Amino acid sequence: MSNQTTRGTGKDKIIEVATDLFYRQGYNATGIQQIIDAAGVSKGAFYTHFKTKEDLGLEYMRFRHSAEIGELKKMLSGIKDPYKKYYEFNSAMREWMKASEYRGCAFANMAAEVPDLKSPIRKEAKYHYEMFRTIIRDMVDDLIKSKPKFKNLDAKYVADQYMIIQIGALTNAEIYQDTWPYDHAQVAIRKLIGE
Amino acid sequence: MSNQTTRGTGKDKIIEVATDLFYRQGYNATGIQQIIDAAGVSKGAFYTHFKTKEDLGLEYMRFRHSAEIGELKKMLSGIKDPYKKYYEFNSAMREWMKASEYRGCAFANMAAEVPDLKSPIRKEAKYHYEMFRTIIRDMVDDLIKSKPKFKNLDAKYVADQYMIIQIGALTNAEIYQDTWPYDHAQVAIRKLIGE
DNA sequence: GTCTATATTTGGATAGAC
DNA sequence: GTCTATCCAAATATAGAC
Repeated sequence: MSNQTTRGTGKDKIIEVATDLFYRQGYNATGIQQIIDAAGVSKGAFYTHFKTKEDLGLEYMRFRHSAEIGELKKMLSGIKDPYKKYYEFNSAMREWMKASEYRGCAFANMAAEVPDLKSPIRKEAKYHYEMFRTIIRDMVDDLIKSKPKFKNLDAKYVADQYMIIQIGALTNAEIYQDTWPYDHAQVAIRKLIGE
Repeated sequence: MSNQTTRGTGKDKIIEVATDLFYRQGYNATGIQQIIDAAGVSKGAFYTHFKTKEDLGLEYMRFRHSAEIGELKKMLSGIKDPYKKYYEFNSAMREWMKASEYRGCAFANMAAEVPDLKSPIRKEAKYHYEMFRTIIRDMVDDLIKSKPKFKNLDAKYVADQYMIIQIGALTNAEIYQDTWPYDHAQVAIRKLIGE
């Protein structure tokens, strides 16, 4: 009887712990020592799995990327009406803020800690934003196709404006530690489609 | 003949250097050693002026706060027409992004690095946002008073939505290292006032 | 793959002379 | 107020045994 399952290996445990600590404490403020202590592995084991700390940082971003985008897609696929989707997206972001130990956007936070524009950390952050942007774009495309009254809207513009508002609400919610930015965002996204 | 002027003292030089390094490299990534090397002072001198690194971090934030708010007010006072002000605000933010070595919002970046909500760093960040918010609010108040067509707008809501859009554009501009978010923001703020 | 032990640098901060 | 010298803890990373 083997206890060798996919989960629970040293590497996975490290990523799990790092995903929590990097987000909550920040990337630079979290040392390898704390990560291996929390993961219950040795330093030697750590460096067999990850060449550098940056390697783990990238794994952290990929893990969160998959989790966030996955949740978002799942939420959207649960709503059929494009019109409802358009408004529920913002509500879901708001609820997510209330439910989680909120620390703002994990990717913007990483970008704030890693100034070097050529760093793979930066590329990963941009990649996440591009995916986020695409999801919103698809949502807006569906909305415009759904009703004749929206047919004169420019999908690309509406989508990017929607994204700007979401990121703005996210950042303000983090600074103020309050959900009011999402409530105000709700009004702003209404105006985007002339309602 | 004394060389004791207001500028150029050890303390001011440290703040000047730290303001540059904290913003460009990040707060946690910048060590005391690098700061005193760049400022040309000794470690002993540093700790006569600042009790801790956090003390200097707060001075940095206050310095940037005064500079940013000062520039913003100066720019706005140079425009008389409230309507023009409303649109020029966003343009000015865009130009500022293009002109400076852009690293996003200094205060959001600090918040990203300092998770402790009780930290004075956090309070300073929130304070800056409150000031930013007030400036926008005053601008929107003036706009609404200026023309009858705007009299049905709710100043508080429009102002907060304007702020959300600005912060969203700022963050996206940093991730993408591009000014397109400000161009799209321009359209969004137009819709805020029904144009 | 995992461990212990270690190397090396850097972190923030202090003591005491001038 | 400024300096040199020093303290100690923590940082990232490696070597080599099992």
